[in-house]
Amino acid sequence: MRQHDLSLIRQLPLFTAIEESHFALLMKSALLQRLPEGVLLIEEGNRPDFLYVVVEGTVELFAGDRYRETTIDILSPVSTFILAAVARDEAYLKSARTLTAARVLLIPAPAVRNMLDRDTVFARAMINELAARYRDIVPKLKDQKLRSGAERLANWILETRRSQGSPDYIDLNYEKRTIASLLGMTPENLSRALAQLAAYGVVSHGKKLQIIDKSALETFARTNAVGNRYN
Amino acid sequence: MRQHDLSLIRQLPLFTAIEESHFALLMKSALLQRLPEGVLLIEEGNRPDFLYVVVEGTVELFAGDRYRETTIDILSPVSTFILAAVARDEAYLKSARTLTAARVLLIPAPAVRNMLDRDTVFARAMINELAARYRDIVPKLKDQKLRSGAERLANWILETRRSQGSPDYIDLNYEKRTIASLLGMTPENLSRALAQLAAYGVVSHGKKLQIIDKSALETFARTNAVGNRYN
DNA sequence: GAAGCGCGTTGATCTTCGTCAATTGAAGAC
DNA sequence: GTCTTCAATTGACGAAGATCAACGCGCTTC
Repeated sequence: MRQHDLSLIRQLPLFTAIEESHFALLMKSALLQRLPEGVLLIEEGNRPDFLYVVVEGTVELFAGDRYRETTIDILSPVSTFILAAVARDEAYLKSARTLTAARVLLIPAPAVRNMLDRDTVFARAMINELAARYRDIVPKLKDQKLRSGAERLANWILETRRSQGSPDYIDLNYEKRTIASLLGMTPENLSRALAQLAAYGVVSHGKKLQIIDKSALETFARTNAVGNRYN
Repeated sequence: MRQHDLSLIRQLPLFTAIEESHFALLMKSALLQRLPEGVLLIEEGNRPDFLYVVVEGTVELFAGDRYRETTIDILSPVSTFILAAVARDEAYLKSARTLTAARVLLIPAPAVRNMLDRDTVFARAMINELAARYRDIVPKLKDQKLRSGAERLANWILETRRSQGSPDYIDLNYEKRTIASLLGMTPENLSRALAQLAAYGVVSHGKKLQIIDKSALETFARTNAVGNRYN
């Protein structure tokens, strides 16, 4: 593994404060895999063998059966995933696949659990991380239960705008169908919702969206009411 | 606080393995409150002062604004809540109110965080607990995104049946409107969904439901999760 | 017992969303 | 350049769900 990758991983909240020797120990047993697009990394229901870290590319977490499926989250570098399953050594609740070609680090689950018992700093970081994950998902549940599809989209646009930093444009980094699945709607309805948001200053330019009137969009989105967190 | 209550709390996964002196320390700074029905314990957006434990009665976790609101969870004794906000010292994402008269234990949040840093066993238990909470909520999100109202109800009935232990009947311990909100539907649609489930062996008797044909109900719950409208 | 109150149910209607089909548009293969 | 392929869009329709209104029923209150 490259030194560059190691230092990126080291900067993750989960690892940043632990002892160098402990970090080295975890990394020693880890595997770095280079994967093409569309590879199934994790299958719902299986037992967790590894803690995963996306080092490069994007990974989609999804759930469902072969008739219906929904996107739970889209992960960009550098982030860990399936912490909860690894911590409890219980079956995955979600599946994961590469959305693009990617490099993924696999840390053996027993090594992680072992370290949790031995390293208090690591344990504390894990608590923060699990709590953060929990706090990511609660707004999503609220979103689904309280808002319409168009409202979810409006909030997602505003949230994405904030995380991407540019005030007037956002990049749709993924296929619209994936975004639709993330937002809990069909691609057709995402299209219609986007058309609807034109009245509130959202203009579609291919894989970019232009935000002409942020405050109008915010009014429509009712951001304050529910809160948001897709990024 | 009564000795009986203390031993109940002590048996919670979060506290069962920690040193007696540490447990005593946490309990020493805790307050036991006796509350009537309908009291707001926690308001979304505020900073967490306490870790809560329901000792007696039931507590509802909910979210939303004054126009729309939804039930996230209903807690029975003995269980902790708002772990994640306390662990990270960040604003509550949900509100909480008593659904019945209740007794609730309040453990000062700083004492909890302090103990997390000092007691590895407690930290490990917190990891397990946070992971469990996360794993509780993921299926709820999947439920909302993948299933219809009637399917959610069917699955909720089966789940409740399992947790209550009696094979033929389940008790609706709460108002139907609360159950509707938990399932993400209106009271009217809950009524209709129940009527719909009569065809699968679910008979309504006031605050009890009779389950005549468990396997038929399971078939409905699972079959529809597969979305086979072609059969 | 009568009246009032609130929950639950039922019916009618409207909105939102999903589904199916047809078409457009953009990117890659040759 | 054209052809192929697949995502995205658009329209038409049907299903699921929300809303509004009316009513029944059990419970409390007087």
